[in-house]
Amino acid sequence: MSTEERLERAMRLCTGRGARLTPQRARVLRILIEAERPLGAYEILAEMAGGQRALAPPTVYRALEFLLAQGLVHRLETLNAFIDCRHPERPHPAQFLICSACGRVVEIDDEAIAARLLDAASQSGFAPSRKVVEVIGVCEGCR
Amino acid sequence: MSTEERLERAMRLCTGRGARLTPQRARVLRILIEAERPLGAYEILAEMAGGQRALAPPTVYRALEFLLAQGLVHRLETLNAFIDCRHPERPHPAQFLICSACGRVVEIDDEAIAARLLDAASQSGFAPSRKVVEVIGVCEGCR
DNA sequence: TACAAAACGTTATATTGTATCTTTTCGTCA
DNA sequence: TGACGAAAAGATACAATATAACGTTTTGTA
Ligand SMILES: [Zn+2]
Ligand SMILES: [Zn+2]
Ligand SMILES: [Zn+2]
Ligand SMILES: [Zn+2]
Repeated sequence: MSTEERLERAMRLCTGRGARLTPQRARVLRILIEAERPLGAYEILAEMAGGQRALAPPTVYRALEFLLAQGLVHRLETLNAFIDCRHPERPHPAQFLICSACGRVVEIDDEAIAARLLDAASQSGFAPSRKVVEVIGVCEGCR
Repeated sequence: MSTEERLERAMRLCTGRGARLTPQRARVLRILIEAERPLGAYEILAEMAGGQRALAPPTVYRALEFLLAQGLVHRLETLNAFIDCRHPERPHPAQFLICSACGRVVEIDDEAIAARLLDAASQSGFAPSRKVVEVIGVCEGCR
């Protein structure tokens, strides 16, 4: 699926929800899609600055906040970075494999893990709202 | 298990490994144990400053680095905070339930989750080194 | 066209984490 | 015991990440 197709899908999703994927927000999403790796907020900022007047951090953080809320991107807690979601149509357990050698990230959405986690939380009387699962390791290509 | 007992256990573990739990490091560990909640590095720093000359951030970060390496504390990625481990005798899957209302954190060590996660990683050709599992939600008492 | 809400711009600042170099402490062994 | 090298701690400066606060522009709508 091409960058353009993904952007169009994102636009459809947003309009369908009454949310506005403004040019600014779409630009941040495009940068993340084209990067094909997680980017820090300030990396995105640097990308956006290229070619026009410099923008300030809140611009990027606000766009990211929107994109996160729409499920179009995920935040990687262990990297303080952001990555676009490959299937943002519906909410899903967001679980990540992060290669510490090449930096590449794979999103897996294993329902069994999510279910087991929910189960464990319930046993402790816990009502989960967000599940962070990030596995740091070395990918196949890097071994 | 009392604070003193935990500190003694930590000391035993370290000496048994040829690692040095210096007064400085023990102090950081004590602060974390007595807090009974996760603390940020700068919160620890503030605690340590009480009563004597101010210390600098690297002091705390270095102590934390040591304590993390010894498995005496864990880092909570979603909070940028640290918490002492209740059973540091051996390595274990560190999974956390974090209450967004009261801030309390429960460490669960569910081998099934860890195994399922390892399985999923293997299927993607991934050799995991560290697994971060943090569930944000609302605890029983806060509902 | 007026209006209110949402989005955006701008400045300043808060929070978290490191790099680097110096000084001190500690264990080891001549 | 005293010299020595390694580990730890002190100190300064700074980098990286994130948000507060407030004013301006844009946008959809009545
Ligand atoms: Zn996703
Ligand atoms: Zn790799
Ligand atoms: Zn633990
Ligand atoms: Zn609670």
